[in-house]
Amino acid sequence: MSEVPEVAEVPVPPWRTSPRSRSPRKPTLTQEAIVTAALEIIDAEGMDALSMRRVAQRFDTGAASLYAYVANKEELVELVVDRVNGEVRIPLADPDRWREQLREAMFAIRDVYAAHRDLGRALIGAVPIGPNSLDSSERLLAILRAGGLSPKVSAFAADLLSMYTVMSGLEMGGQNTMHGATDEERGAYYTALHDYFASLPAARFPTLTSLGDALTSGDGDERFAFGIDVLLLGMIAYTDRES
Amino acid sequence: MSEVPEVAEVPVPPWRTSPRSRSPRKPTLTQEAIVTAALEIIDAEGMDALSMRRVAQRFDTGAASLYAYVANKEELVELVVDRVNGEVRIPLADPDRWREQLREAMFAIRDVYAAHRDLGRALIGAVPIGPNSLDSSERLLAILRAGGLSPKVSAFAADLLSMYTVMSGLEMGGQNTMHGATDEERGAYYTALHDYFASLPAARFPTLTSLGDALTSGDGDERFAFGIDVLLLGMIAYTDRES
DNA sequence: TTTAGCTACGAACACTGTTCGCGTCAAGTA
DNA sequence: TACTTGACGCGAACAGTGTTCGTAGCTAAA
Repeated sequence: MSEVPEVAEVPVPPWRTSPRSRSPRKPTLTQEAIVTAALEIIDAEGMDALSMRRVAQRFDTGAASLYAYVANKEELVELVVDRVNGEVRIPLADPDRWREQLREAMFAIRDVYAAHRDLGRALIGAVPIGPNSLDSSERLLAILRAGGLSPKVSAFAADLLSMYTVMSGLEMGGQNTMHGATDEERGAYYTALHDYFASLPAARFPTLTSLGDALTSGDGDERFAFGIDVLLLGMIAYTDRES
Repeated sequence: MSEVPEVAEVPVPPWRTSPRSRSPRKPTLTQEAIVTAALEIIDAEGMDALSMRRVAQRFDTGAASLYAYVANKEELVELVVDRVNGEVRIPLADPDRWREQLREAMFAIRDVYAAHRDLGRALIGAVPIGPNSLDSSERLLAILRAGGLSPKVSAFAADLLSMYTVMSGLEMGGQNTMHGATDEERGAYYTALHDYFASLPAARFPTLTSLGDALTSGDGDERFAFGIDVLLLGMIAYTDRES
């Protein structure tokens, strides 16, 4: 690991004001290492915990040191997003299996974002243009085109699909971060929410109360699968109607 | 407006250390007034400009004064969201016109959020439970039920629809706020984005480059109408398949 | 008249992203 | 070998954030 030549170490003279030990354990400051550290913080504590000082702390230095490798926090987050998009595995388009492939792709994206807490928040109003993000877009669009969708419909649908997918992943992963820090707090929030809906006056909210448990039923997978089905069926019906 | 009894005013003795003139022009501090002020700031400069100090400034006071009427910033934003949800006009369900009504409802929601910059960001991981928000949910669900959708499908679909709608509104309204402060900066961003996609190597990104202008084509309304069509057709196909 | 309680709010705390300018160190040049 | 140059590192500072605390002032009840 160490790039310092291995020499027999000499004790640092105690009268040296700053030993500046340049310990080989301390990871060298690079953009890659900074992105890794940032992602680790997000995975451990969520987006709100990410700060330049926190990242710098991992390298035993101050926040100012990071700005030599990263223009600002926004760029750092963009780099993290692209790193994570590199984890997404989308299959190469096969016209005979495009429906299954689309499902696979959407689950792949969702799972990756669900695994990184509320990182999905970072791509709310953003267009990811990193290399890994572009690779994913390319493959997703290829699957849609393989399914016989027109260029315009493919482009529109890709937007719609990735928006829904990322939001679903964010909803899953964000549950570990939002609405309280501990599991207990979060459980209390959700039961309180459930009780609140149950306590609504039926006279003013007839539909809402008649639905009852249907509103909160279904886990993340079931709801996500529903969304995929609706979108897929919708896209197919739309293209059928178009021609 | 003033709740102080109307008495003939006496000049304030100049030896009073603090005249504390209690000018009637200065709006009285109430929760409603605070929410209004917060919304005005969001409308004028976006969510990032909203801070407790900025709100307090409008009442010629410090941020600490607000905490008597609002628990914290999170609650203030929730109140703003519910205020804005009160602007949404969703028609009462009519089984014969449910498709048109659903379109109307979705456009109503989107338009309202498009009119309030990036306020939509506030309901990313949140479940709006204010009275106005509940009224909107009630009416939206009633339309879906009137369309013959099952309770579970209605509940799932309502989630899916409102998510898509709010995000679309956010995309429209957020364009006035994100990617630069001035129109010029934002225009530069979008042309740079367009040029970047045009400059991608066709060997690595065959689909992406072959789509060309289709990726960036269509204004907000066209893309939103596409999404509505896909979702509507999908929901209908899903229910048909179910039975 | 005194007390109690409520509203208001300046000051402070612990943070944030970012910039400035100084120090240190390694490589290149004379 | 001595000197210079330039890149990197980073402490300190700036202007901002949400929130809490203690205290002042005023009003209404005792």
